[in-house]
Amino acid sequence: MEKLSETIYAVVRAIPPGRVSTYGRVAAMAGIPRGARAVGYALNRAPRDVPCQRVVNRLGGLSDAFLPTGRETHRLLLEMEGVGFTADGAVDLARFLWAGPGAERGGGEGT
DNA sequence: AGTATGACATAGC
DNA sequence: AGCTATGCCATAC
Repeated sequence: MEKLSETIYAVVRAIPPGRVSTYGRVAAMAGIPRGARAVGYALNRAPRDVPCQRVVNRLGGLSDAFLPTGRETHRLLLEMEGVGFTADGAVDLARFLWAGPGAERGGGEGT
């Protein structure tokens, strides 16, 4: 990784299907806990190799149109991967927010 | 080298 | 509860 952006891309690529992550969390994993903005900037320049659709803001929704098709495709893409949406039109961070590698186990309630 | 901007986040009003 | 203002890190000019 010559640039931190490369690290950011790596983190985003590490997001498993059916899960989403937030800029702040990706930034933290990339090494910049307060660089959520830097993440957004990097993702803006991110290659298609990076599933930026799995990256959302703290509200669970992307800006408006990181895709040529618009937010419409964004929603379908995540739903297609198994991510559910709330009535707010945002991804259900309460259930699909990826907290990092190894955070998938344990999962639900119960032990 | 400094200023300006950005797909965010947090605090204050 | 909603809006405004500032902070943060990185890139662009």
